[in-house]
Amino acid sequence: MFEKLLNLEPKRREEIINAALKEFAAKGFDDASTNVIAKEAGISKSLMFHYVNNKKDFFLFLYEYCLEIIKKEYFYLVDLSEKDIFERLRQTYMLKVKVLKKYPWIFDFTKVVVFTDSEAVKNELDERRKNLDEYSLLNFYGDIDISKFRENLDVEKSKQLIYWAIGGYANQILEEMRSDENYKADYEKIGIEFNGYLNELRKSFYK
Amino acid sequence: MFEKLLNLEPKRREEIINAALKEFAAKGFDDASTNVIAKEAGISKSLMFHYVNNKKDFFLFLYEYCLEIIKKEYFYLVDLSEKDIFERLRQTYMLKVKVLKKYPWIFDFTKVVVFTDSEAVKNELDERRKNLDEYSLLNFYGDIDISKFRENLDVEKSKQLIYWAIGGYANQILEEMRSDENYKADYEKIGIEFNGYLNELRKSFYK
DNA sequence: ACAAAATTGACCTATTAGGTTAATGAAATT
DNA sequence: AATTTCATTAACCTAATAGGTCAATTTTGT
Repeated sequence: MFEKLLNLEPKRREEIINAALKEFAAKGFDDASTNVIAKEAGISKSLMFHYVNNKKDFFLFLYEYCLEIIKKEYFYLVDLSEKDIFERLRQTYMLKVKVLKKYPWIFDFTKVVVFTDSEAVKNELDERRKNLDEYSLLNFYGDIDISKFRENLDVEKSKQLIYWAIGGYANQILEEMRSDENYKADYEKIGIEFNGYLNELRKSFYK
Repeated sequence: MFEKLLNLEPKRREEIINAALKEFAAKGFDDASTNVIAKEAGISKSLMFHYVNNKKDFFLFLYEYCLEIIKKEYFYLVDLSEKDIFERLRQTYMLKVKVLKKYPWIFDFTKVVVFTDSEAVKNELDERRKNLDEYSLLNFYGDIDISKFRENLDVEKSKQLIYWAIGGYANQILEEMRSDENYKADYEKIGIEFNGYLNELRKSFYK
C-alpha cells in the first residue's frame, strides 16, 4: 500500500516522513494539515497524495513505521544485562540520540498518538496499540543495581531525580538538534559531555 | 479596551482567560481558533467577541495580563537574599505552583509568545517584549552559595543537573494538576513531597 | 523518438476561519 | 407595570483552507 513511498531514495523518503511526523506531532491528527506537510517536505500536495492515498492511512502507516524503527534501533539494542543505572542511561540515551538524529520528531509523534482522542483514528489505533504494551511493560529502568547508592538515600526518589535530570539534558540536546538545520551530531562530543554529567551524578548519588 | 472582560466576576473571567491561554499555548496565534476558545470557556462566540473586540487584541492583552501576573505573583515575591540553592528552588517552585493553580497554561503561553513568528503579531510583540528583558536578566539562579557543594563536584554541572531534576518534578505536578479537573492543590502535601526530593538532592550534592 | 513514470497546477466540495447583526431574555429603573 | 438597559445568542457573511482528484506537463529510461 505504501510501496511508492518506501521505494523512494532514503533521503527523500525521510524528508517526507519527517515533515509528516513534525506536523502530526505538533498538531495531532485532526489539526495537522496535509498542505503543510507537503510544503515542509518540499513537494506538491498532489505528489504527496500520489504516495500516500489519504491522510488517515498515512497517519496509521507512520505509527507502525515508527514503532518498527523504535523497536529495531532502540528497544532491541539496549543491553539489559547492564545493571548500573548510569551505564544503562548512557546506553539508552546514546541510542535515542542516534534515532532522533534521523527522525527528530519520532518520539513526540508516538506520544501524540498515545494521547490522541481523535474520533477519526481512535478505533484503528486501539487495535494497533496492543502491540506496544509488551514493550512498555519491559521497563528499561526497573531492574537496576541499587547497591552502589549512598546508604542514607531514598533510592526510589534518587532514581527518579536522576531520570529527570538526564531527561533535562536530553531535551537540551534535542532542542539543539532541531534548531540547527544542519546540526552535525558529533556523537563523540555528545558522549563526552553526557559522561560529564553522568559522572557528577555518580559522584553525588554513589558512595 | 478590555474593561468588559476585566469587570466580570473573577471565576468567569478566569475561565475565559484560561480557555484562551490554553488554546493559544497549544496552537500559537495563527492556528488557535476563537471558536475553540469560546467553546472551552463555555460561552458563545458572539459573547466572547463582545468582550474582546478581536483575536489579535485579545492575544496581546493576554500577553500583558500574564506578564503582570507573573511579575506580581512570582518575580516580585522571590526572596533573593536566600542564597541556598535548595531553599531558593523551594521558594520559587512553590510560588510557581500557586500561580499555575490559577492559570495552568500561563507559562506555556508566555513561552509560545516568545517563540512565535506569526507575522500578524510579530511587530506588536517586539515592542512589548522589551519590558520583559529586565526580568529575564535578573537571573533567579545565578547568585547562589556554592560553598556547601561537595568539593569533588563540578559546581556548574551540578547546578544544571539540580535544575533539570526539579524541573522534572515540577512537570509531574503540573500534569497532575491539568489532568485532574478539580485537582485540589494541597500545598502542604506538595510542599512535603517537594522537600523530600530536595532533601535527596541535598544529601547527594552537599557535603 | 517514444513510452512510462514522476510531478504539478488548477480545480472540486465541504468545512472552518474571524467577525457582525439583529433579535431575544433577564435585570434594573422609572 | 412599563420601559430602558444590559447580557447573551442564533443565524449569517465572506474569505480561506480542508482533504482530495485529475488532466496535463516534465522528466526519465530505452
